[in-house]
Amino acid sequence: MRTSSEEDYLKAIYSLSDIDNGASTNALANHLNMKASSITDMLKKLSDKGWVNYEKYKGASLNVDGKIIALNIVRKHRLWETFLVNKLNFKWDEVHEIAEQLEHIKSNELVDRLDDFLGNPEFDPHGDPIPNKDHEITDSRKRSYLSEVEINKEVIIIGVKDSSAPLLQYLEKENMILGKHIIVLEIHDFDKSLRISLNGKELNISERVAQNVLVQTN
Amino acid sequence: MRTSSEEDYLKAIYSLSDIDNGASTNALANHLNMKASSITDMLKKLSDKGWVNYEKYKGASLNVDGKIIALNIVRKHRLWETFLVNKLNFKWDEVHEIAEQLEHIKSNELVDRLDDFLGNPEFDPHGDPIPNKDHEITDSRKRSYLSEVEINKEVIIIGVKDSSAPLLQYLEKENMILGKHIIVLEIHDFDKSLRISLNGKELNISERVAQNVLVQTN
DNA sequence: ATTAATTTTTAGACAAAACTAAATATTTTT
DNA sequence: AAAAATATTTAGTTTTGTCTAAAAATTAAT
Repeated sequence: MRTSSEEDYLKAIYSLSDIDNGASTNALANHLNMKASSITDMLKKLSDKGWVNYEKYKGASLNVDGKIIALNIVRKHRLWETFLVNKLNFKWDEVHEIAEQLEHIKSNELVDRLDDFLGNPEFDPHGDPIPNKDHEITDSRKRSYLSEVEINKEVIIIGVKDSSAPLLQYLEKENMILGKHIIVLEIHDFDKSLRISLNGKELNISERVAQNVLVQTN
Repeated sequence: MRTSSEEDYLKAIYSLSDIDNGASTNALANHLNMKASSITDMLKKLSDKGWVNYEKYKGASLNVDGKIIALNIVRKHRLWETFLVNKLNFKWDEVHEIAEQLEHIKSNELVDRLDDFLGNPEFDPHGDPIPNKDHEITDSRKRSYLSEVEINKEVIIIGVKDSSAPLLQYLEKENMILGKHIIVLEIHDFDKSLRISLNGKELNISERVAQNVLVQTN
């Protein structure tokens, strides 16, 4: 058996882990809004339970079992977000908190039926890929941040770096929603802000925003 | 703020309360599978929070605020059960446990949208009435247990006393499902078992089963 | 290569929600 | 109306998951 709290930690380690290295105690504390000492305690427990590789002063990484659990939580989170937006007509900036609760509901049958009910979606409302029943993410799209795209290349918005409501609301106001095509026309030297083309109109956005918008480049 | 545990207690008091009297400590302990001492502790807390009337050695009853919370949990439970059966094709004996979890998800917006999505159903898959947004149950059907119905009167199955899987599975096997019309033909003297007519066929059922089937008599 | 700054861990405390065992009330039976 | 049986409460313990403050280890800076 697993507690919701344990699941939160596993998910946090998953999302903070890079390709080769895990997550540090402080990074986790910051991400989960907890004190570092609490993190240390839990990492020991997760290590004892066989889900996490933990060595003192060296942070933590998921092992095979832990990664499966984390991907399962991510799968549930993204499926529920899709349900909330596609079926209950929530806006994309309103669903995160509710999905944070729903992701802890225990029932594999439920998740798989929900998946089918939604038509086995590949991506959630924020453009993030949804792991399948076998905990695999298959996303062959070449992705990069809008801030790093070359001039005059057409790209498509496929997601956001973080799904915080303020960013999502800003993007929606500017009509920078998933699926929109964008061309970066110019990057201004003094503040790295971008002039882009969207729907045939020109638009200025800050570097900060561009760093948070994911685009498909192929 | 409320914990899931507190909500479970409020719901238990609600379902154990009669028209005029509340629930006893032991009845609650039995219902919630806990020790009586745990119940006493929690009743004090719920009383402090202003949701429950509690007097030592006299059990507990819900006050106005507590009843609203309880009805809200019941509403969520029954709406989620309806979702699971009507949208995800679960069978009526498979949904209770999952709904026990889902009923604690916090978001009024979610509940009301779910209600609309389901078409504002009046009854859940077990025939229990679903409280509306204003925490009102409006069920004008005259109801009684099948064991108490007079001979030769046609009645309609509208629910079950408890939604345990074994009972539901038995009823399904005998095709005694919601909406079916029944006539009690005879009550056998020696064991109070019933001979009933269902779909033009005759069928024997035990007193125990009859005591658990709710029917509409008007 | 020390010193300073930062990160992480340890030790001990606390609240929530359960438990056991013993004490006290209440109810039922004789 | 006592005695017996049952129900309820009290007192003290446990587990989980968090915290603070202090100690120790690691990393960065001079």
